[in-house]
Amino acid sequence: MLRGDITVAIRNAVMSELAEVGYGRLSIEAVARRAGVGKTAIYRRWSNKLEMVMEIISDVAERKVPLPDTGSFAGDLELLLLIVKTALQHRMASQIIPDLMAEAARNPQIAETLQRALRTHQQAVGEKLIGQAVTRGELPEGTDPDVAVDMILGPLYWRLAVARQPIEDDYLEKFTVAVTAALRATG
Amino acid sequence: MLRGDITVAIRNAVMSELAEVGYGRLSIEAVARRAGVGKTAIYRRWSNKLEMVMEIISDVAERKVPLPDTGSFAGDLELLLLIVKTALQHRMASQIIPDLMAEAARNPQIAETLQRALRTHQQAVGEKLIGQAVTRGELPEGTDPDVAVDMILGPLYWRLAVARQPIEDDYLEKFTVAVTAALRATG
DNA sequence: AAACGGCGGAACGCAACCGTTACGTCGTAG
DNA sequence: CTACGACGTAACGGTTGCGTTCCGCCGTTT
Repeated sequence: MLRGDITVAIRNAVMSELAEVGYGRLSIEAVARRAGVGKTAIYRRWSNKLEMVMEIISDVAERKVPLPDTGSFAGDLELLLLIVKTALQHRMASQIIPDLMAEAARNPQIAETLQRALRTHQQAVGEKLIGQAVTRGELPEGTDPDVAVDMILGPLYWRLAVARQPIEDDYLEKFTVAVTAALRATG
Repeated sequence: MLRGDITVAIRNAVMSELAEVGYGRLSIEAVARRAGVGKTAIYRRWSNKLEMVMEIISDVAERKVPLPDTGSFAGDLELLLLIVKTALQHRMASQIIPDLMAEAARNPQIAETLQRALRTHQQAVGEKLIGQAVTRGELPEGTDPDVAVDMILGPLYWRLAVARQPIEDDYLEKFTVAVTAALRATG
């Protein structure tokens, strides 16, 4: 019964508002204004701000990222880094993700939603990437995917989302070499 | 003329409010309530919320962290990781820092203040740590302090402030080994 | 042709907060 | 002892947002 195009407009408006003012200052009225719909259309779909944002975010967060097998660990790693780099450089992601992360520190429901999405991705990516490399003999047997993910995503997230410094052309390349060495050492 | 004890009460209240509700939802009235002072006492000191928070945050952020020379890169690194770990596990830091980082993505003035504090620390720590190690011959000549800082702080920040997973006993130790290997490889 | 239901718009009462002002208290400096 | 000034309290008018309700419009279903 609910009109689909209206729902889409609201979802887009929520994402934009999240990016612009953050969860803390996001208001239903502003979302309605931006989406060009009445408040009633929103309250017909969700009962409050938290529920609305959670439903929309979960939906976006659960889209799977396919990680193809390039045939070598260095190739896989560089591809992964490139994907993450591109994602983190999108305005939406670079504003919304840190904002929700911060909000998660005080709202358990947000925390749980994000953790689930994050951990699912981490595990999937980590286990596939490391598993493939171990199978190929490029990494030692006991390599911990958990630690590996920290070593891979941490620096990139730090640089792009925290320090907000640009990434030069050869950075990913050097970084790939460094991470490979690091993981070989921990095995 | 302004009473010092009142100023201190306000500063503490601001930090607590920042941790609890974040910058976006921080209100002058709530700060006054929490500090047990009148709004007038606040407006007598700062002219608005941004100015107040910036002044207080800058003050906290600029406290230097002394990094002693333990004699070896492994020792220096493990000590640094321990300091950062402890800092990031404090409730105040783990809530306020990500929150302000997120806010920085939309407020240039906050961004500038944080970047200055962050970059100053990064440079100081990075250059000292890496410089010492290079001098001792533990790291190759051309090691980039900038990249090194990413490799060191990134994973820790990721794990503690983003993924919010616990750090086990031997994590820092394994991590030290991994980072050392990584930095030797990039030289 | 009629009934249904989602739609936008407008307004509701309520609450919070803004930044400012007026007032009376109290400690201190002169 | 007096004057000053920082203090808390209280109130101001104005803004914003909440969640709800009622209205009239209009496309779809029957």
